[in-house]
Amino acid sequence: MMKTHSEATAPVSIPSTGSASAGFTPTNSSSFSISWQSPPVTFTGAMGSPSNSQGFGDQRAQTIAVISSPPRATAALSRKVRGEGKKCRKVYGMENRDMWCTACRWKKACQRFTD
DNA sequence: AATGCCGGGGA
DNA sequence: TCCCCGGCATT
Repeated sequence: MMKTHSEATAPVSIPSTGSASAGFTPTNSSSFSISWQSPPVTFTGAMGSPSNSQGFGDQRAQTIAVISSPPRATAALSRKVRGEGKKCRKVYGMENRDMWCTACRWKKACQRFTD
């Protein structure tokens, strides 16, 4: 029997134009904190406009809101369920079951993130 | 509802 | 042996 598997998405998929792993210059004023760990990192922000001359009396460059899509509002209480254990299933998702560890695939004790 | 896993089952 | 789901425990 054929398994309805969608083999397509490669394991490595870092959407970054021009490579440069680090890409983002750390020595930037606006430090971005990639904390919302989520498989599809959807960044919807406007970056660029480096030159900003022109004397600005008092312009408050308030935080560059880089909201993407944080389903977890309460950070401290993000833990969806079962406080411990971010195993293949939660990390990859059911849509990518092909990437889980063998154990998780067969619903056994995870062997990758044995926490 | 969802994850995580044992037990049990199919090819 | 390799592969997976039912159902339970847990949150």
